[in-house]
Amino acid sequence: ENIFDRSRMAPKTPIKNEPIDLSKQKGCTPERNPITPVKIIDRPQPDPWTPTANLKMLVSAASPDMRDREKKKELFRPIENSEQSDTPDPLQYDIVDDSTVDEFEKQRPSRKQKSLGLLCQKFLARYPNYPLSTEKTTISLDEVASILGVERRRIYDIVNVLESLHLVSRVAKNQYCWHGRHNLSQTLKMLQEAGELQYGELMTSQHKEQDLEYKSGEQKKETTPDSQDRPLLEFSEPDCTSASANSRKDKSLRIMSQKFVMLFLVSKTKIVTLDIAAKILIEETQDTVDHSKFKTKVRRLYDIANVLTSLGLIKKVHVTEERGRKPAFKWIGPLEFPGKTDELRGHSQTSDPLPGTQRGACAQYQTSVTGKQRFTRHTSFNSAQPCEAARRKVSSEPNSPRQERQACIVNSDENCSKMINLAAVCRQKIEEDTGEMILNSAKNSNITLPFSLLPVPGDSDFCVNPLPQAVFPVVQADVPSFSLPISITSQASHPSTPAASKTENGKPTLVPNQPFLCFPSSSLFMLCGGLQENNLSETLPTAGDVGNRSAEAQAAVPPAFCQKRSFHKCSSPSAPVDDEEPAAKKQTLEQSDLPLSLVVPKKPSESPKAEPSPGSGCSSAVHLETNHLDLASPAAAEAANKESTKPLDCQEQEKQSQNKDTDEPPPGNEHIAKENANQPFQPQYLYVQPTAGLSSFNFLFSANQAPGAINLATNQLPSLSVPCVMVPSAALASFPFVCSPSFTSPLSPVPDGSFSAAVSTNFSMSSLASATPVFISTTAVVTPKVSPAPSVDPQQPAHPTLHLSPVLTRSCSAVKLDSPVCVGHPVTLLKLQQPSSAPLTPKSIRPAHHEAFFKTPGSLGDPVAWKKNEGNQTRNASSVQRRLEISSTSPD
DNA sequence: CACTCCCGCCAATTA
DNA sequence: TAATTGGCGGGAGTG
Repeated sequence: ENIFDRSRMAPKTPIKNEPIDLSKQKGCTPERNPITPVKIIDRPQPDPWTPTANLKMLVSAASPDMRDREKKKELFRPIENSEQSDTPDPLQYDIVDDSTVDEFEKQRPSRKQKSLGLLCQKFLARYPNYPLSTEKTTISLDEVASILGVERRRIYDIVNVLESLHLVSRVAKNQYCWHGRHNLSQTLKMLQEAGELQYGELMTSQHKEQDLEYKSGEQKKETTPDSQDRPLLEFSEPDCTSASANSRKDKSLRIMSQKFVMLFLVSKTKIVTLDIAAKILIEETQDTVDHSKFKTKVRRLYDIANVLTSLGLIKKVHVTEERGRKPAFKWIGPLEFPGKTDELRGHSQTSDPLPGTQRGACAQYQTSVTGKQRFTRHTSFNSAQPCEAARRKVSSEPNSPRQERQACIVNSDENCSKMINLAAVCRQKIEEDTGEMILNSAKNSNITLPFSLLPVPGDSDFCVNPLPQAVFPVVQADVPSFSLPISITSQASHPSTPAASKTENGKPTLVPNQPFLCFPSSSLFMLCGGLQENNLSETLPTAGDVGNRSAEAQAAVPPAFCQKRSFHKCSSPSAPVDDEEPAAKKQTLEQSDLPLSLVVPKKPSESPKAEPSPGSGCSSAVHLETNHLDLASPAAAEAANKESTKPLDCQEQEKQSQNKDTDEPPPGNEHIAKENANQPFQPQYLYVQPTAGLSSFNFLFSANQAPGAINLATNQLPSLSVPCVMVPSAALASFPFVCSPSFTSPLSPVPDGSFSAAVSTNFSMSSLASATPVFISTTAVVTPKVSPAPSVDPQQPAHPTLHLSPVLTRSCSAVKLDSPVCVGHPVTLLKLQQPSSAPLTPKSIRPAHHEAFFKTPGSLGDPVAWKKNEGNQTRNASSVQRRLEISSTSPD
């Protein structure tokens, strides 16, 4: 009866009692104790207006059982009606109205009407998105359940998800506190950071796994740590406060929800398919992905997705993959978050202290970057989680098996499993379509993802997060074998002592600054300390000695790889460069906003640092690191593709140099390389976002430019001295670029300052054809190989540069540029799948796909090849060389 | 038939 | 011990 009333509901029943109503009403019952309110208690009080009150009252009055019964009876959706009547919220109504229309229907509510998503909307409608801080809204589960006419179980589903996002917190039994969205951005930010770490790592690990089984052991180690990190997710809770709530263990639903959200935040595409998410989320690692388990996971994900959808954070979409269409969800919530994480950071600062096996890894990565800040943040999370865990345990007293279990699982196991899954996924994805699956991209290019995410903010914060993740993964990704070592090295190195890590290879010169930054395509750029490449080469040798370890890895590792390496490289031999690198990075960052000119100038100067625009130094550094990572990862992915890169670099460089002159004009023809797979490893380039002013072109400047190259540039354009690569923005978009800040000696001829100006000038993009990417290398410009010159490096003369590595020749057809200076980093332009530039057929090449996913230029080349190349090239690089290759035709 | 995901049993945890 | 939470998966509704 009540139910029916609802529609009519007149305001009449003032009596209604129910606290529920009150609570529901926006107001909340501030006063209520955290203590679990008694459901029953409330009844007596009537609510004036809520028509539903009657219902509520009834419900409340009734014992739980009664409630249930009533609910059932009510089924008919009285709830909705009632609520509607009660609250002004429109959302709910729709259905209601309809239902009203047909009573029958009401009675027999369709499944949709009962959906969790709808229920969640109703639930949310009850509370203000941004409640006044002063007033605390408490939510009584019983009330809500009765009001909404659903079982309490369903409310748990909603509340758990909301709790994971900190929209609510558990205050006491049966009682939750409504926080609204005030902290949502912060929470998301945290999740993003955590996600980057976790998944980035995962990605890495995955790659490793994929790549090398043998490495697995190492990987696992890494992963493990990662996994531990995972707890991070939980971390937020502590912040949240409602400590009491914390006591509860982490429930899978909560954790799953956070992880799920993290996936979105980490993914470039912002789209996550359910199956991928399920795989990733399957706890505990294991490969044993029972089918049933998978199914269950998917069910849960639907539950979560429904709630998130109601929150307006995601929306359902379908991803069409090779196999067919898959259900997926797209993140439509905020992507950037104001940096509030500071708080967290503060907590986290302890990071160093944290032992972290897991963290350690992260930290190391981070540290390498310098991103203490970043690090800290991460750490904070980590630390926080542990704390929570501790708390929980404590609170629980004896212990809660579950808690432990969950915690453990979540943390480590899951991570591992996730990683595994991710790896699998990545593979699949790669195989499949690059574009579609975000996850894939994410997974595959874990690194990338983070970057992508990162780009936006540009804040230091932003930097921090991405870097670590990116870095690691990259390494691994790049070369499996290498990666391992790399990773290891990275880990080994202290986070705190980023430099150290670098040093490993070479000298620690720049410790703090990292050579490379990865930027998401959108934003931009990258940098690297390319010059150092030389160093790299040097390092390589060392590596050779060691052979095995990280050193080797580093050496082997393509530029992309190693940020660290780069650093090392830089530090070691040519150390000077290192400093530059950071600057470059910074520049790049800045550049993103700014037009190319900025970047260029700086580079030329060699001391990028100087350039640096104010500000972002730190962040830039971080980014750099990330970039490296990205690169690496992609590389790894490409590993399959492998090869391609090395030679290219040289060529590219040469081309670039050549092109430079032409660049300005629509370079396109000349240099256009459709595929741009750039893998600028060692050679470093600064990438300027197209947006900046360049119409659609992206510029890559090589940090490394060989002096000679510079000179070349000078020919026509003094400013140009800096080698650059221009790529169509579109192409780049997806790819991360790495730039090396430092140019070593490049430009003697031109004063630093001058360069900048000049450079900018040179580049005037006016002429540049939008479509075609142009590469300009100081040394040489690479011309697009539109024409098929597949395997060859035709262009290049014989510079030793080629030496190298067979770089991309492979199918990919990516064009590679070698910067002379570079240590041999070949830069591979990832294939741009852009249609326009066609010559290259990225498509043809599978690897290409991978590349695409990763988008990281670096990714393309095989690590090994790169390594080889690097070594060779670097030296060669000194001489100007350029190379373009169209991989598509002939792989090696 | 596949996708969704509601429903509610029942175990774990808490009070 | 009773109540609260929440994992889990059967199986129904939808398209």
